[in-house]
Amino acid sequence: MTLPHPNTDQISLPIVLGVLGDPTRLAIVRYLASKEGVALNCSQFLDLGSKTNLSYHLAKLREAGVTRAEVVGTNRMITLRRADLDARFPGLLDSVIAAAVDDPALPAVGGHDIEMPA
Amino acid sequence: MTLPHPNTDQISLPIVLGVLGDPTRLAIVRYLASKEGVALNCSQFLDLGSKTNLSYHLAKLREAGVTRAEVVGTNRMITLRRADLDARFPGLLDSVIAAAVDDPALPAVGGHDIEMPA
DNA sequence: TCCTTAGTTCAAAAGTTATTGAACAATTGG
DNA sequence: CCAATTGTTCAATAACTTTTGAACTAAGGA
Repeated sequence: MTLPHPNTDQISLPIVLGVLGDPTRLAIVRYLASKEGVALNCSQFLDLGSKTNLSYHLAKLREAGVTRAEVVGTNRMITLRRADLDARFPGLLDSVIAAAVDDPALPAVGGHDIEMPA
Repeated sequence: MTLPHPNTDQISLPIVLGVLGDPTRLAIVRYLASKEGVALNCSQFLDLGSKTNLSYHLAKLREAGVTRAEVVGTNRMITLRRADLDARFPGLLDSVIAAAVDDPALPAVGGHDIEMPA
């Protein structure tokens, strides 16, 4: 089972900007950027909204081509499509993330790391 | 009579991105960027919509801090707030404009330059 | 002064997006 | 198999955005 993603050349500038024009989604992207290389599951973002609501926002990000969601068991591992976005819109993601990092108005994702049993 | 504009430090990242996430407004910004230095009045954009609708979109851009509108007689002279945006969100406007320039899906502003009487 | 040009405002309608809860599916572990 | 975990889907609602036309204001020119 794989989820639908646009190809790189199908990623649309106004759609990406519109999707990023929401504080919850910008907070998701900022957090993904801060954990680059690590695949996060949806539960990581529960600080930002209900499970249902996150499913909605994460679907928007995925359908816009901003994130990739890989199905691993019952989890969806979420990553930023950084290389694809850089290829399509050079510099855009970097400047958005740099600005988002400095934005105190964005909601924060608490550092709820997965606990390894001791 | 002056119109309300946010100060540079009041410009919000999600609001700017949201405002740019609309093909009509992105086309306005792209056209303003292509005529940088020139102040354009609203009628320049009539290819993109009705007078009323443009008034709405131009107000959104102005209220978000993307453009500046100066009242000159019965005209509003519109410019991009490039320096302010560069200061607040370095690189963002450049990358958005570069991507918009290459976007064939955006509506075009016909080159309706003001005719000087012969 | 009267007419035109430029643009705004208002209210209504249409369309879109966000949020919610309940029900569902799929995988994993016991 | 059973229960728990992870996340989706659906339908309803609430909230916002876009578009429209008619009425309006303000400045400028004849």
